[in-house]
Amino acid sequence: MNELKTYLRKLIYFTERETEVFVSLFAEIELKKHDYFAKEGEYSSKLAFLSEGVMRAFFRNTSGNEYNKTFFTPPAFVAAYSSITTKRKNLINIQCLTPCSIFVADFDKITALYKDFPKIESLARILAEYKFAIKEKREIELVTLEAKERYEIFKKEYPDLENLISQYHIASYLGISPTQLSRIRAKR
Amino acid sequence: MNELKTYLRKLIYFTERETEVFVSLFAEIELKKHDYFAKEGEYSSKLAFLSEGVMRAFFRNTSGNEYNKTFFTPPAFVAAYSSITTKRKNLINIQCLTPCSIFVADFDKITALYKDFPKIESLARILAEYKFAIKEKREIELVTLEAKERYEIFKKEYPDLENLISQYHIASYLGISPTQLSRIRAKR
DNA sequence: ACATTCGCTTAACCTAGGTTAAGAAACTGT
DNA sequence: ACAGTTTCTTAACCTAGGTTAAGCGAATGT
Repeated sequence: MNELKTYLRKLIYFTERETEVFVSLFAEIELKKHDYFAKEGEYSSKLAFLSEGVMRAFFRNTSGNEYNKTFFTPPAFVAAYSSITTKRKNLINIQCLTPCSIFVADFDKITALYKDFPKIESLARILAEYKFAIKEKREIELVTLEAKERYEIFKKEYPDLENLISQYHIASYLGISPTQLSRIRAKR
Repeated sequence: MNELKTYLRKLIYFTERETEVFVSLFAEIELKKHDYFAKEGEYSSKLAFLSEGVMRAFFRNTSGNEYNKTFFTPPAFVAAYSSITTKRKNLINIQCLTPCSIFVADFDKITALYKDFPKIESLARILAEYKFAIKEKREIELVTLEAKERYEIFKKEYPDLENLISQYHIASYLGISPTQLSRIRAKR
C-alpha cells in the first residue's frame, strides 16, 4: 500500500483525505505466473496497481497469433484501459509473466468519486494523457525505426527485463519473429 | 460555432452555461493550404476545432523524412496534444492540406476553468481517453497488418480523403513508400 | 501559352524480415 | 534422474517493401 501512495505522490498532489479515500478502494491480490488479470471478450472494470512482478498486455489477431503491446513493471497502474473507458468488450489480455503482487480496485467505484473528489478525476485525466503520450511515442517508433533500433530502445526502457522473460515475448513486442530477434542478437 | 456546440453535445452533457463559457474561448481563424497550425520545437498550447478542410499531423525522423501520424477531418479537435499535456517541446507538426476553417482556444485558459467547471475537466479526460483508444487501435494495426490491409482501413476511415490529398501523404500515413502504395493500388 | 515543378507509375535491383524446419540447450514434472 | 516439453539458434528459402531513377501527365506560376 505504501508503494501505491508513493507512486500517487509522483502523479498528483492529493490531500491526506483524498489519498485515504482513493487507496481504501484497493485490495491486495497475489497472482501466479501465467494467471490472467484481464481476458479478451470480457467487460473489465478493474484497475490494478502492480507492486511486484512482470505483466504483459497482448492481443490475438484473427489467425490467433499473439502480439505483446506492453510490459508492466512496478510501480505501474495496470488496466484494460480502452475497455474500461469505452465500456466495450475488452480486446486485450493482461497476463502475469512472473508471480505478481497487485492491488485491485473497481474502476466504477473510482469513477463514482469524481463528483465529490474532483482531484481523483484529475488523476484519471493525467493517467489518460500520460498513456496517450506513451502510445504516441511507440507509434512513431513503430513507423520510423528498424527492428534493431526498437530492440535497443526496449532494452533501455525495460532494463533487466530481457533476462526475466522469454525472447519470443520480446520479439512479439518488437513486432518481429523470434527468428529475426535471434538474428539481430547474433550480430552482437 | 454551431458545429462546435453540436460536436460537444456528442461528447458530454454540458449545461447552457458550461457550453457558453467553453465556447467563448474560441475564435475563428482561416488557414491556407500548407499553413501550419503547430510546428515542432515550439511550445504549443492551442486547441483547435476543425470545422472545414483537412489537416495532417506529422513528424520528421533524424534524416528529415516526414511521417504522417493522423489526418484530421471535420468535426474534430486538433492539437499538439502530447506537447500541451506534458509541457514539453512539440515533436510534431500540424499542417493544412487544404484551406481550413478552425476555431482556436488557448489551452491554458481551458485548464484554468477546471476548478470552477469540473465538467470541462471531464471533457479533457474524455478526449484523452478517446485519443488513447484510437492510438491503441492504430498501434495494433501497425504491428499486425500488412500495408495493403492498412490501406483498406484507411479508405474506410477516411472516405473521400483519397481524392483530396496526395498519394505520398497516404503512403506516409501507412508507413510505406509512395512506390509501394502505387504497387498496391496497381493490383486493383 | 509555356516552362517548370509536382505527383504518379513502373522497372531494376536490393534488404529486412517472414516461414519452416531441425538441432542444441535449458527447464519441468514426476 | 529421465523423459518430455520449451526455448533459442541457425540455415534455406521466399516475399514485402525499400531505393533509385526514368518517363509521363497534370497542375501551377508568370
